[in-house]
Amino acid sequence: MQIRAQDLAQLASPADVIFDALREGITDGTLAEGEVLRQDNIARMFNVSRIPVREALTRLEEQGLVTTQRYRGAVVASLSLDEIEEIFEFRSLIEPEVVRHSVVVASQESLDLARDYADRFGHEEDPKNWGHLNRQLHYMLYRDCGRPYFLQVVDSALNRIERYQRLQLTLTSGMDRARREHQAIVEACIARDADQAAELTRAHILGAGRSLLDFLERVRKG
Amino acid sequence: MQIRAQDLAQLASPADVIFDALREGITDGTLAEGEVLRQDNIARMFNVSRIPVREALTRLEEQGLVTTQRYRGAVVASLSLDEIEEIFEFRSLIEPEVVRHSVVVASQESLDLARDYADRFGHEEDPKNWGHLNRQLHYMLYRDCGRPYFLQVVDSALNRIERYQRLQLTLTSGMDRARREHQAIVEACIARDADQAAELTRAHILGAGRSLLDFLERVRKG
DNA sequence: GTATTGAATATTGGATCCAATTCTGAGAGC
DNA sequence: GCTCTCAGAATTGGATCCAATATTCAATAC
Repeated sequence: MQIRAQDLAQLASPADVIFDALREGITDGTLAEGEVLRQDNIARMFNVSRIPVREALTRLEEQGLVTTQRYRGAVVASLSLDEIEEIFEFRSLIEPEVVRHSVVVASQESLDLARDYADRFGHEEDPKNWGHLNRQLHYMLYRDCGRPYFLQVVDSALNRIERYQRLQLTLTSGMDRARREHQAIVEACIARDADQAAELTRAHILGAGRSLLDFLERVRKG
Repeated sequence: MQIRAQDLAQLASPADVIFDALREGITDGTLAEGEVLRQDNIARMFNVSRIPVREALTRLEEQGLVTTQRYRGAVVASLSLDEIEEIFEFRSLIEPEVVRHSVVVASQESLDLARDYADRFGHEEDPKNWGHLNRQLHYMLYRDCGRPYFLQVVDSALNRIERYQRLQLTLTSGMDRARREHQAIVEACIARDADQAAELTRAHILGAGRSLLDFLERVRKG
């Protein structure tokens, strides 16, 4: 029997590559909200026809990262303050439970990595990386929870607000606070204190959401 | 200015129609789990080319209702017992909060309709309709919560397990119990008792999940 | 000068064709 | 009889072409 590479690792299709690239651009803010995504432009950028581009856009729309109108194309989705608030409320319900379940069974490796990320947090130079670092840190605290569906749903929610959340991290106050809270959460996890870790996670999310919304209200209103 | 129909109601594309039809078939159990969905067959059924079919399948995969492998086609997704359990756990976190927020502001119309559905529940003839009735009832209790994202996420979760949940409703004990619990939830909502409604909803979901899993374990194991 | 029309252009969506991969089954080898 | 091989069939994925719709902008009407 012949060894087929795709049996070991599903080969990435052009549509996958394009999907990942666009998602990255949307979550890290490279693509501005409301920006129109022209199938032709994207296709040329990746040296493919529009077919895989369409597939990528379809998937992005299903994920809520772009909105499309028939015959009018896709634009990078933008969230109202209410929608952002709702997603933080959602996270504040789910992520504490994820942490609670993780803490009990978390591997030493996950905890070590979480501590590393928490230490590096705030000492990173490039603000471009803060969003990534934040995501990786949270992922380390979540990944052992044994609930793939929860992780997937949280991931999807994070994708929607990451572009906004990084705005808040840019504020030094937001960054300081996030670093302190991350440290505390990691401590609780290392101490295997599930209730404490869950409650700190809840407070962290609600606090970050509140401060982000305050900031956005100032920016958008006056 | 000319009146354009699509300004008033976004015209349904072939891909929308196919997506809805397949989703319906998957959630109501018409399409068996693991069944292969051939692009050509579906295209012929709807008298279109495979292009809109591909779009529908892409969206269904993003929703978790089908799984696809490159060059090997799409099959109706099937859930392990663990995955089903996880979705019930997820619902038990989200839906009580949705009800809690709805109860405070629910319109009289929503409450009346909820009561109607609860009364009809169990007196419907055709088991095919039970799933629909269940969904409609819950939707009436949820729709005024002012949280579109929550509703969307709950809807997605319900789509994944509806095909299994209807199995449980088929058991007379499951049906009786669901009817009683629905009545109680509706009563609490009409009384505007948010805490009570939320707690009853939580218990209802966990109970239904437990009884469904017991049933499935008996069926699947021995 | 401003609003309106309509033709030209641009863009998306669907059909068809072609390429890449998987599946199937008949036949060879043992 | 059983397994392996490989050629043909079936299927999916991508490219290209065409149709449907939206957008733009110059020309016209007022």
